[in-house]
Parts: sequence; structure tokens; C-alpha cells
Amino acid sequence: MKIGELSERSGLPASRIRFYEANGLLPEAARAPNGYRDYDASMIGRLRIIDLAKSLGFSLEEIANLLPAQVDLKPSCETVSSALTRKLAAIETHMDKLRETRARIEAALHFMQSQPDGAEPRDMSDVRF
Amino acid sequence: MKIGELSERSGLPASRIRFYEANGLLPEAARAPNGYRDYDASMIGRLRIIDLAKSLGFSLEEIANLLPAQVDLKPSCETVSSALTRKLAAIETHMDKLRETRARIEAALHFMQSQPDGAEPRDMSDVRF
DNA sequence: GTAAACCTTAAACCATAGTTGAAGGTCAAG
DNA sequence: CTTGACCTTCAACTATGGTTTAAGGTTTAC
Repeated sequence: MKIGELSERSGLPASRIRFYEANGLLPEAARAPNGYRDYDASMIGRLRIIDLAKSLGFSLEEIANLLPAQVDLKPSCETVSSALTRKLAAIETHMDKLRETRARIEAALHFMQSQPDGAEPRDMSDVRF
Repeated sequence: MKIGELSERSGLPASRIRFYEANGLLPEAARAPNGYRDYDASMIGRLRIIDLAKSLGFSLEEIANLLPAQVDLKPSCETVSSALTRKLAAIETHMDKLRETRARIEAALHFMQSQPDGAEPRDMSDVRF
């Protein structure tokens, strides 16, 4: 399969497939005698895994580290599990920050509501949230 | 007060103060006869409000829309309250997305654990999380 | 023979929030 | 009078991440 067909079958532009290869998310493609990339059908699955990982919040760099570029070297279940677990922890951290910001915004909102109607928000400069 | 003094008193580099003015976060500064910006003490408070808003997750563009550049035109409590309320809603939306991603990662993790030891993660391509 | 598909490399794009530099004007001290 | 500190404007650069496009050159297909 040439890159154009893989592109059609995967729904990704060929430029992106080349980019992923150049950045270690895909193994270096085998080449036909004319120099064209030559893929087998398993690449479609691999591209879907990449999409899945992206949608779970993994950066391309993380994905490249997780899916080794050597075709026959596959990540162990432990490698993947621990990456997922770490990503879970990162999400918790992120959510904690959002909760703290939410609390500060709520405090600001309550402060606004406790102020007389004509108060000037600029006076908030003395207030700490 | 010249920009250098405002810079010292506010803790922000003069370059940033000029940048804020150029981007509509601050009113156009009054000018001394020599062209130098001439500030009064209220600017310090205004800069602190900007810092506060940034720390609550408002972008510079949002802040510029919220704090009109005309010195004497001040946002009403309602304007500020509704901006805060909208930001709160945005945070909830964001947290919902994180919760969904977290659930999908957990599903992937459970799937991994249910797999035999030698299973190849690349086979996950058929699985939808 | 010409158009479409492929190749490479490099550069541009998007957004955000600035910082830095160049070229030049102004001001206080010694 | 001159040196250095400060001021002006405007443009270009920084960084991050993921793409996309452009330019220029083969190869294949009809």
C-alpha cells in the first residue's frame, strides 16, 4: 500500500503520516524500488492507536516513547499500564488546580454580591482571592 | 509617575506595561511634554486587577474586553459577575471533559489488566474507549 | 505528453503571552 | 560636553505543539 491509499483508508493526510514517521511515532516505512513508502495493513491499526492515545491526552512525544519505532518491538502491558496510570495522576492534578481556581472565582463572585450596587470593581485591588 | 517607577512599584517590567497598553488592557497613558508616559497611583491597582484576573484563568484578550481602556469608564458589577459566572461554567465544562477522559483511561487500564500477559497492545486497535 | 501521485527539505501557520533588539530622542551628573 | 540611564516606536524573536504548505524534483498512469 502506498501512502495515498493509507491516507485514504486511515483518514489522515499523507503529510501527517510522513510527519509521524519523521518524529518517531511510526517505524521508518519500507520502500518500494522507486523510493515510495510501502505499507501493510497493520499501519491502519497503528494510526488508530495513535489517535486513541492523542484523545486520551498523550502528547506526540509521549506516544513516540511508548510505541517504539522498531516494527517488531512492542511495548509491554506494564509499560502501557504505567503510562495510563501516570496520565490518570496528571488528570487528578489538573482537576485539583481547576477546583482551586473554581473556589477562588466563587469567592470573588460572593464578594461582588456582597458589595453595594455602585461599588467600583477596581477597588478589588486590595482584596486577595 | 514615569513608567520606570510604575514598573518598580508594581513589580512588572516596563516592557509588559507598554505591551498591556498596546493591547488594550490599559488606557492610553497620559503623556508628559517630552512624550514620556505619566501615570498616577491608581495604575498600580489596575495592574494588580489584571494579575488577579490572569490568575483566575482570564486571557489577556478577555481582560481587555472586561476592563475598558477608557480611564473613566468602569465595568459594572454585573459585567464582572457575569464574566466570573461564565468562567465558572467554562471550568465545569473543562472538568467534565477531564472526567470523561479519566473514565476512558480507566476503561483502557481495566482492559489491559484483563488481557493475558503476552497480549500485544497494538491489538487494541479494535477496541473503542 | 501531461496530469496526478509520490519524493525531500524547509518554512510557514495557529495561538498565547510576552521579551528583545534596533534606531533614535531626552535628561541628570560630573 | 559627554556619558550613561532612561524614554520612544516598531519589528522580530522566544517557546510550545501539531500540522500544513511550498518549492522543486521523480515516477507513474492514462
